[in-house]
Amino acid sequence: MNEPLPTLREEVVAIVKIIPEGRLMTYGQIAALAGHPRAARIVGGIAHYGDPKLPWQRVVNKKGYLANGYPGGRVGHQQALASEGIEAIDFRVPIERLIWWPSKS
DNA sequence: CGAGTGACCGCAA
DNA sequence: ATTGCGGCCACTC
Repeated sequence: MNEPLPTLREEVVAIVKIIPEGRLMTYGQIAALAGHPRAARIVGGIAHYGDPKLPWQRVVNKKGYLANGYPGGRVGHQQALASEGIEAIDFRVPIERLIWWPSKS
């Protein structure tokens, strides 16, 4: 069996799955960890077409603003974050202190 | 099968 | 400081 090449989708999905609760990551960051620093767009595409069971709610853009394409809109996203203890102010979260780096634990 | 879209990011002028 | 554009891969129709 040949080893399944770790595609961006597989890597992104794996990273999103390991994001601890109460922590946030940016699309560009996940894309960079997957080996494609300029493929932030693809992460968004995967989020839309990928597994809805993944904690995409912990994934936001680098500005800290919530995703407009999230099921339910930014409101649904904000409530999902609030459910994990993350306070979203005006559809924006203090990403600067909630950002999480897998290599830094 | 071909083409377009997608929840983004960074840089240039 | 702001605005506009390109770039990347995967998925769906």
